[in-house]
Order: sequence, then C-alpha cells, then structure tokens
Amino acid sequence: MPPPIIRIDTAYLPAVDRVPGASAATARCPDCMQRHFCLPQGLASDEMRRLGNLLSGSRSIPRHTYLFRAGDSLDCVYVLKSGVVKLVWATSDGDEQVLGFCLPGEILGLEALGAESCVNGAVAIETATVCELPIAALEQMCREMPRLQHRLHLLFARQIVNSHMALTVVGKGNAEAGLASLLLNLASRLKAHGYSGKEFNLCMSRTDIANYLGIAVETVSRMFTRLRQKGVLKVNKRNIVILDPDYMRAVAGESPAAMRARPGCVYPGQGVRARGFEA
Amino acid sequence: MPPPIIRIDTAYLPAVDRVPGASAATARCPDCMQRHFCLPQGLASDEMRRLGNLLSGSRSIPRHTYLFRAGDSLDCVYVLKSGVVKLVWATSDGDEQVLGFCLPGEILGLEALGAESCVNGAVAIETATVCELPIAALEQMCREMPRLQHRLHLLFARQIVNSHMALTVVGKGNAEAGLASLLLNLASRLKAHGYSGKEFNLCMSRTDIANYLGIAVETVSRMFTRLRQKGVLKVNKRNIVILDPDYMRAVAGESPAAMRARPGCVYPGQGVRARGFEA
DNA sequence: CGGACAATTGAACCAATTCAACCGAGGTGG
DNA sequence: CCACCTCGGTTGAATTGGTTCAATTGTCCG
Repeated sequence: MPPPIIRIDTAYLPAVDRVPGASAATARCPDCMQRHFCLPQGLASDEMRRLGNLLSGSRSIPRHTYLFRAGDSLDCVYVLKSGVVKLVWATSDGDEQVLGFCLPGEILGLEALGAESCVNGAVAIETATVCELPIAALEQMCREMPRLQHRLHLLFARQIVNSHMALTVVGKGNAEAGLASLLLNLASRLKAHGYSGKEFNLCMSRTDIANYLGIAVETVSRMFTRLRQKGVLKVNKRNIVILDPDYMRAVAGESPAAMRARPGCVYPGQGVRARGFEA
Repeated sequence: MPPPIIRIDTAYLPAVDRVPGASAATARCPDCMQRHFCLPQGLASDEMRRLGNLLSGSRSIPRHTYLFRAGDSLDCVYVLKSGVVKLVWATSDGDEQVLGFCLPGEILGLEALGAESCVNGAVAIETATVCELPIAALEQMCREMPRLQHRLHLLFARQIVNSHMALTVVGKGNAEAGLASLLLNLASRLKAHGYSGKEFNLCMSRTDIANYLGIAVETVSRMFTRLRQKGVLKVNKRNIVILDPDYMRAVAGESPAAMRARPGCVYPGQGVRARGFEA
C-alpha cells in the first residue's frame, strides 16, 4: 500500500510535474514550498519567521471529511498546503451547494473572520493538509505588520473577485462557457502557484462540478465530450489537458476584459481618474 | 422642480417610510443616521469621531455615472450613505455583467483594497452620496483600533458570504427562485438598515435584474406577473410589497439553511451572537 | 408632438433537464 | 474466484423552462 503522502502532494498535478522530494507537510513558513504564493508572500524573512511561529502546526484532513462545518465558530483560518477542499453550504431541502474550490496555497475560512460563526462548510475532496492560524494572533500581527495586513486585505479582495467571476459565468444559460471558465480558472490558479497551466487533474467529481456550475451532471459530461470532440481538450477520466486555450477563453466569455472603456456611459469627471488604462 | 435631495434619501423607500428631516448628506460619523449600520458600528464615540475626521467629505454621484471604473486604482473605499449603486464588470463581448447591488450603509470598493487596480466598476443606479475613506488612513487606523479592524474583517466576510448567496441562487435553472431570492435579500438588507422589510422600491431596472440573475428581461417580467398572480407580491412599477414572505422563502430555496435560525438577518453574525444552529 | 426607453405579453424555438439505460472500476462476500 | 452490488461517469430520447423574436403599451423628456 502506497504511503498517503504521495497522493497528498501530487493529487492535483499531472505525473510529470511531481516534485518527489518536497514533503511540505511539516515545513514552517520560511521553508515551506508554498511561501511565495501563500499568505506570507512579500514578507521580510523575520516577519515570515514570526508568522510561522504563530502556526499551531499542520493538520491532515482525510478525503470527504470536514475541515469545518456550517455553524462552527472558527478561531482559526487555514492555509491549504496540499490537497483540494470544496466549500459547501447546505440548502434547506437537504442537499448541498458547492460554492467553490480551494487549491493549495489558498486560504480558507476568511469568510468567518469577523463573524461569530461560519455559514459554510469546507470538505476535503482530496486528502489535504492545512496550516492553522489563530485568528486573534493573526489580527494582532496584522496590527504590527502593515505588509501582512495589506496582504490579508489582498487575499480578502481576491476571494471577492473570485466569487464575482463565478457569478458572471454560472447560470448564464451556457453550460459550455461555464465549464470552460471553471477549467481556465483552475488552470490559472494552479499556474499561479507554480504548476502547469495546461495539464492538471480535476480532483472534483462531475457531480461537484455540476453542482458548482448549477447544471446537471449529464450536461457536464456532454460538455466534456463536446470540448474533446472539438479538439479543445484532452480528457482522460479526471486528467485534463487544455489543447486550445484561445478557444477556451473565447467560449468562456473571458469575463475580466473589464479593462475596456465602454462608450455610452457618462463619467463623473470629478475625482475619478480614468487615465486610459492601456489596452 | 423637486430638490434632488428628496430623491436621494427616499429613492429606495416607500413613501410611508420617508424620514423627511434627515439630511444625511453632510453628517460626520457620530451624527450620521447610518452610524449604527455602517462601518463604525460598535466603535466607541471617540473612535467614531476619529474615523469621521478621516473622511474626505461626501460626494454626490448622479444617476448612471460611475463612482469608479474597472481599471481604476482606488485609493479610497466608499461608504454608501444614500442611493443605490450597482457593481458591474465588462465582458469581452462589450456588454456588462451586473455583479450585485450596494445599498445604503454598505461599503464599496473593498474588493480593490489590497490590489493595484479594481476589476469591477460601480455605477449609481439612483443618485447616490458616498463617504470617501482613504485606504492608507483606514489601514493605519485599523492597526490602532482593533475593534475597527475586526469590523472591517466582518464587512469583508459579509461581502464574500453575499457573493456565495448569489451563487447559490443564480443559475439554479429556476428563474422564479432567483427573483424571489433577490427580492428577499434586498428586503432584509434594507430591513437590517432600519427600513421596512416588506415594502420597498426597486431602484434597478428589469434589465439590471435580468442581467444579475442571468436570465432574460422578458423572463423577469413574467416572473413578476406570476408572483403577482399568485398573490405573493404586490407589484406597481418598481414598488414592491411582499405579501407572503413564507411562500417567497419557500420558492427561493432559502439557500443557507443555517440562516433560518436568525430571522430577519441575511448576514452571519450581525452583532448578534448566534451560537448553536439547530440541525 | 415624436422619439427613446422600460416593461409587458404572445408565439416559436432551442438548450439543458429529466428519465432511462448502460459501462467500467472497485469493493465485498459467498 | 466469480457473482453481485454500488458508484461515478457516459450516452440516448423525450420534455420543458427559458430564450428569442416580435409586437404593444406606457412613460419620460427634449
């Protein structure tokens, strides 16, 4: 029987990308392979060390178990070191709604930071390891370290933008666009964390994807085959290769082309600098 | 010709709820009618005063003008004192995607806080007034005032939760549910800020609603008439009265089951300690 | 008044759902 | 070892909810 650590570090990677030696499970921030993508990004080394000392260690979350549940009052936020976690929340009719997926290097539980309890749960899709960051200490440290504070705000903001991106795509009546967008999003997030932007393993089931995109499982399946038949994707079970990123972007609607000046809308003039965002 | 201030303060209110004397446009935090719902909620009076001094004054945003645009680099966040603002972002094919609506007392521009530039724009639907909060000063003050820091985090978290709620509703293939949910959401947010939870004026056009919900305008119209025919809503132009909230909640799917524990509150932990959710 | 725009309604069409059968992989137990 | 079951995934055929196209009304505003 293979040691579980193998699956942990490589679950979301194609075989070729595996980094065999890097056992990140126990590393503190300054030694962690995620340090350049994770919360402490941009911190000075002593700041990073302090942040690392804050961590109350790593935790391993087996597949299909909850990291936290709706209604839990969190006193920590979590940084995902490896594995994949899905964010869910329960609808009144008993089934769950998938809100998003959390990839390695990303942060979990921010949405509960100022609140007393969390409205959504987090389930490991693929065996995961997380760092725990006590909220009180994190807030204290943000007060002392402007750079960390700023970084935290950036991560907050990203989460919002990410949700916004999901909104633009989900339920636009276009299943193909939704799937394409999700795949591009996952690819680029993995790429941002140092992995291949072209090939990756989907850790989530078709059911989860369908739930997230607000479409039926059968439709997800059909869209995969359609994209495969068009030669845009190579699909082998959950291993995905993006063959034609341009086409993918085109069908996805390419949400944040936001930077184009739109004629037909008035400009207040006062205070707001439009200053041609170069195209 | 009626003075514009009338429209500003009452645009989102049914006539009966109007508060004629309250000209909030120039008030500083300690005197502002929004102070109990807005950013400084829970602050001590001297803290509130300090925050108020930070404000670089109020700005008025005429209808259909941008508060900020995608690509702008914001050095302020904004607090909406009156009016309604929609958050939008431009898709590559030239049309816009409505990401959400911002109601009085809510905060704008958080999503740009840590970033270099903003990916989404903000347009006044109804003539709006905002307070400007220089980001640098706000961050500085958060470092000095833990309560404010915590409050800011809460507002961040709410925005995320709000996006999540939108996600669960949009594109569930059920237009009626989407509309019902939006109306309930608006109603409860207005209620949370001291207005009627039953009757209100929709400030947004059917087109905006359709865009936001990811359905066609015609469908929005049909859903309105359907809900009206069922006796659930009273619809008069943009004036809405919710006659049967239970039915509304039922069709809306009532996404976060957890949220039913606290009636009248969309957000997690609105200052209220909500321990133990049943179920 | 006339033009532009918001909203509503009707009819035809189409994409995605639903219901159903099927396949392969994995696990279990006789 | 094979029979049996379950589960995730794919595919087919029929149905439907929402879109699209089109026409109508009403309202605001120059």
